[in-house]
Amino acid sequence: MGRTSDAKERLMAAATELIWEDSYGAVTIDDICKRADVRKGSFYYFFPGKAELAVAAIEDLWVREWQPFIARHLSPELEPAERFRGYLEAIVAQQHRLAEQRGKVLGCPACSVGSEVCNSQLELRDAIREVFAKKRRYYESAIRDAIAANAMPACDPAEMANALFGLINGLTTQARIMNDLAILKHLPDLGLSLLKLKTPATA
Amino acid sequence: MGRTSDAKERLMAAATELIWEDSYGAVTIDDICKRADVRKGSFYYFFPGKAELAVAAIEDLWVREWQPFIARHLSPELEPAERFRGYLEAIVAQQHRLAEQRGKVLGCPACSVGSEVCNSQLELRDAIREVFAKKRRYYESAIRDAIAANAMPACDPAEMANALFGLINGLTTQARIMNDLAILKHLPDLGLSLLKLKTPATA
DNA sequence: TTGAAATTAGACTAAATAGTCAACTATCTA
DNA sequence: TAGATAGTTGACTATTTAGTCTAATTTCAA
Repeated sequence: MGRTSDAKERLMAAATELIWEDSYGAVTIDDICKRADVRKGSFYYFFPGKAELAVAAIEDLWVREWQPFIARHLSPELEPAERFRGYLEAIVAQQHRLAEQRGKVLGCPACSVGSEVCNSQLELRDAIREVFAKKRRYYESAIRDAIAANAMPACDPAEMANALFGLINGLTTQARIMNDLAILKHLPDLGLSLLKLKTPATA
Repeated sequence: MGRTSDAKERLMAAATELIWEDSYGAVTIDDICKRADVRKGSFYYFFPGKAELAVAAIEDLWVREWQPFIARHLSPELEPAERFRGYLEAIVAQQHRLAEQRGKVLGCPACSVGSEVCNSQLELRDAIREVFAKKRRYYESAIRDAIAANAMPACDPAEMANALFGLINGLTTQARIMNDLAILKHLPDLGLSLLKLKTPATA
């Protein structure tokens, strides 16, 4: 049935690349089309506009990258301290990888774009809030596990998840703005310390 | 000599308001002129373009607001735990005040705008990096004092300043994106906990 | 009070950008 | 292999935006 195409995927990939590197507002539809090697008409065949493309791109990013990333690295198979350390180290490693590939520290696009558009592009903001909520729920669950295993002191898991999320995003954004990976060096230690996790040695 | 005017100040104030609420990219020169009640010709009489206005605005914000804010609230007159607690509480209170005034949680513009423009508006990025460096130096000094007073364990003050800064900015940005002040509620506790500050009770 | 300096006004140009559309092309199925 | 379906093309329009320019206006100081 009909002509086949991966133009939609190419557009999402191009939008992700460009917006992640620069910003939502600075990237035009023409830029995205050029990078994806797709003509204007095809763009509007697939998406009503830039905002809808961005929503699709971020939802895709969650499903194809971030969800699997969390599942792989915030692994319930490990004991709590190693679980969180592994995850935080994976974040740092991922920023290193991206920085090498792209020539600069990129940070987290959900955070950058979220902060940029939260008062003007409401549907995009909501898509980003969704992703944040999902991430926080993963953290919360891991924190609950750690408390249950007596690996950290009791606390409100939702609040602590939020704090951890804030620390990660804060340092990552710093690293982006300063274009300096060194800012992330101690993220794993700081994260564990924030959670008051007893490392195997401490326990 | 010659005609007098406060149009330059009105332009900076308008730019700060608009960009803080929305974003750098979403605000046009026409928007700023309209809000400031200044005509195009006058805009270009004072500034070569939006980027230069933004640089002037952020430098002004540092000198007139943020510097005095830190000096007032991160006060060396207090003992370490109260010093940091007072500062963190002042940040939370300030976000509450702004949210009430403006109808939404605004976060820190240096952080939002910094993350937005760091790969395209290099002079603005540099102005923001300067502000960050200054803030971090204040934190670092306060941390050094706390260590000297035996109120917290020894650590690399620069690194810890960075972590604190990351936590503050991370939670503040979260609060902006979610438009939810509750996210900031535990910032003071989390900050002290990150620093491992002995509260008077603990000491 | 005059003239130089500082500021204002707003119409104008040029460029960038979003979005439209009708004709065209490829692919699958009956 | 016909024709229905899905996707492509690029020229076109309309709008927004940045930035320019000249003439007018206000202020101060000599």
